[in-house]
Amino acid sequence: MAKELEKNYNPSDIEQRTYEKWLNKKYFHAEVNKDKKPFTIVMPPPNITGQLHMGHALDNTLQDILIRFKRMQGYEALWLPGTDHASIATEARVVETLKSEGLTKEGLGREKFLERVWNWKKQYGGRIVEQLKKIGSSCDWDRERFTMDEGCNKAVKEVFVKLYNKGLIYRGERIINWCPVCLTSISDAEVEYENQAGHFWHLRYKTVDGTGYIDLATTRPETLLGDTAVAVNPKDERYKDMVGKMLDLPLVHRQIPVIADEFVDMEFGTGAVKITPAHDPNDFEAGLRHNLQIINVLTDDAKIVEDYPKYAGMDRYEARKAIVADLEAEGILIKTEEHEHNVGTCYRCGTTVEPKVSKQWFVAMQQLAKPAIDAVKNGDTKFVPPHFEKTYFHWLENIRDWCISRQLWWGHQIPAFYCDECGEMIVTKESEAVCPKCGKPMRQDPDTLDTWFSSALWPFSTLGWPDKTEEMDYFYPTSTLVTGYDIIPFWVMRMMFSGIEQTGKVPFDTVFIHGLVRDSLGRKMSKSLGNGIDPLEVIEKYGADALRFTLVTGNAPGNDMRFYWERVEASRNFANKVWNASRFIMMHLGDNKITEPAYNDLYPVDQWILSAVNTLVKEVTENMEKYELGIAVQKINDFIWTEFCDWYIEFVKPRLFNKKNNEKAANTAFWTLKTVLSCSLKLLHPYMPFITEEIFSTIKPDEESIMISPWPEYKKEWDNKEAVQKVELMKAVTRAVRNTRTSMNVVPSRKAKVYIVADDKDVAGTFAALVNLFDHMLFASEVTVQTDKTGIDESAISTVIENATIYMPLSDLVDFEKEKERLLKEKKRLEGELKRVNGMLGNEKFMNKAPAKKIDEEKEKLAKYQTMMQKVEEELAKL
RNA sequence: GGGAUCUUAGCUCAGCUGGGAGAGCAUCUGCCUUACAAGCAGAGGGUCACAGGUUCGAGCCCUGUAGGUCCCACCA
Repeated sequence: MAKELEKNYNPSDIEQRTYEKWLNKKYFHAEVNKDKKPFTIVMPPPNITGQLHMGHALDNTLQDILIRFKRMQGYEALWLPGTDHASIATEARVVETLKSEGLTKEGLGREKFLERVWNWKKQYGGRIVEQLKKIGSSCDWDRERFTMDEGCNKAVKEVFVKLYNKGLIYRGERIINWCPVCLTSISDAEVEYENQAGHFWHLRYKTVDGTGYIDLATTRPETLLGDTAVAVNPKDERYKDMVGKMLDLPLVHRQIPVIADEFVDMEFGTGAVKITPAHDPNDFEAGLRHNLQIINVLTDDAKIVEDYPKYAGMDRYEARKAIVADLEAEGILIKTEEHEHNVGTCYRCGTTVEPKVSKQWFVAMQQLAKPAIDAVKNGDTKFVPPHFEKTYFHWLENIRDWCISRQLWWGHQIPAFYCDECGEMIVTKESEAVCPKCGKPMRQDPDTLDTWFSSALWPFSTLGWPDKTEEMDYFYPTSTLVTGYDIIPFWVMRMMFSGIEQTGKVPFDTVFIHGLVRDSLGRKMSKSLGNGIDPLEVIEKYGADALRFTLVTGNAPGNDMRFYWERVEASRNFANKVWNASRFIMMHLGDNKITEPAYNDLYPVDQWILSAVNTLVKEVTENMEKYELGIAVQKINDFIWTEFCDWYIEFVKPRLFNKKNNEKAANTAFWTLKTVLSCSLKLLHPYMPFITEEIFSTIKPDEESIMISPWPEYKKEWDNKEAVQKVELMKAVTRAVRNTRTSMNVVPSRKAKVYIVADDKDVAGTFAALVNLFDHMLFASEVTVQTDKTGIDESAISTVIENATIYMPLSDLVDFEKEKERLLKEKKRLEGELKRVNGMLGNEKFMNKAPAKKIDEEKEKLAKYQTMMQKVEEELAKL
């Protein structure tokens, strides 16, 4: 007895055991295999601190779809997973834990602290990985990597040393973004700007000689303590005489010069600006140009330094208040305005970042950016959709040097060593160093690298680089990178220039960009809004397949989407439809042995559905190769639901019900059902892996698994236009009958005679040959095909279709008004069509310029519509 | 200020190289028809933001306008 399927699809029962089966069978594992072409995806490593959210679910669903597709197509498909150490986030998490125990990282010391972090990683770092498995991700877990594992560490050191030796990594005193809460520098890309309401304080700085003054405005009065000049535009007539004079810095009473610099906007404010090189990037640059002193007035946690006893220890906002009060008291403050301005905040903790001058490590970007731009310009790497190339170019073309050092302990420690004795510095891959000059042991730079520094190497560090490995040779460059548009500047860009610089090759062939999953109101899902939807909850309620299906349906690459539970329901309904169709087939199949019939023994409906599924295979494959996953899955859905379930299964039901009387007819039907179903399941598998595997294992118990079965191939010999046309006729008649009955309110239980009248003998013959294939769908007591109206009651209700007129004698139900209405509606439609076609064919220019094929098409339509119009008019005349 | 993108049915969105406007949900009507009521059969609903242009032909290409979203830069 064949295995029976439950009445409703029950995802939770099936998903776990199916995933385990796949794992046990090692289907996800990829090996270097010279007989196959490789297809490689490296997973964007989620943070170990992370919890699976919709973004991950989307990103990983897309990757899994591609990898399953390629695997079935016969590629050696490697999807390499891993996690990211997420320096700031993880360190912050552990520091928090320590705090609750009354400990600090400094108190613990570096070594002990790192031990704690590794323990934390061991305990929680695998959580996200387990969650990824729940959505069906078919990654090669045997190759799972971590951005701080030994291999990655080796790659990081290698790259650092190489870039340093080439002069592309340098250490310098620069103004960088400082987070006073995370207590580390962050890169430009990690600063998020937001509009904040603030004030504009107008101040008056008097000249030292007491003869004049300059008014200026500031949003940050507390930085006044560090002012070392006031700048005006050299072209500004108003201040011509002031340039070069010395001003008395209020409160501090330091003497500072008035300088002239082009960067000052004459139109803005008073046209004069105070210069605080230590606390503003523009001022810092100006300071360099004019050799100004850099006076730092803030501590690392943004409190006023001890040099200013009155304010020392106040945080920047307290100090602001105190200083404004003092300025007011001294008559320096002229006026206060409301002012909205953009403030940079830390992408991690949201604290307002503080520009700060400090010694940091940088990657010089100019030289690295160029080849990364060229690689996309000349098509070595392509973006899908292509317009994101512009975002990419924009970033690389305007890039500034990348600050890579972080004042954190969790991460790759910078491989630079200092000699406290003689001040020598060296950069080396070794973990210890002795001073080459004085022979004293050296001290390693305490800072660590930006997390993205190691992520940038991910496509090749995970394949064994810098060692020469078989994997590197075979799987690199990788095929497709799947990621959201929001991390192009963080990651895509950096992988590009790193890959090109280190391996001489682009890291991937295609960058497939997706959008964000938003809530139903179009808002970003966020913790603070509490509007996030947990993918695991969706999986629990509706199944992973439904979630995956929802995430790819009706969405074009790169576009954001809104999440609706209704859409998940629709997806679940589709899964259930597939389930029930399969269940139906299995139920009737029972233990019957199916043999493959000769093609010519197939019924026209069988040939039609084979032809249709064949077209589907071709189109879906093409769409998927072009990354048009939304289109592909829509076509699969339409085919299965409409063509296969609503039409084909309905057509063949009598053959199944009467299998005892006609085994041959049943056999061809079963064979076709099974063939088309299994083909559709394969096409659907990348999108809905679990349900397709479950059904496949039932209908094809001899095959090991759908996920390693070959992708369906287009078969020319299955194309059958004639069969398609025949079924179109059958559908047209069926629709006509159903339509008429519905509009006449005929109850299903009432049967009626149906006459199909076709003037053309050949057409009539076709109908006659087909009629017993679908007469069961016509609620008919009898179906007759003839070439004229002989014997048909004058009052029979008529419906004109393309090749025939359908008559149904329902004399007691005749409602002439309704009948007329129906026919007039049809007439109106035909009139519209005729007008359009005649307009085209009557247009000389169209006839001259349009392609011949198009003209022929239109001519055919014209003939068709004319015939139908004639029939409709005849019927109308009768009324 | 620069750039990207969007504007299509009541809602959310598809619409591939230009050639008769689609889906899901929602609405209305009728059905428990022996796979599925998470279903079946029907129906209604759109000057494809607006204005020009190119073309035999524009939802699609070009220009402009309006509105929305996002990114970057930033005036202290």
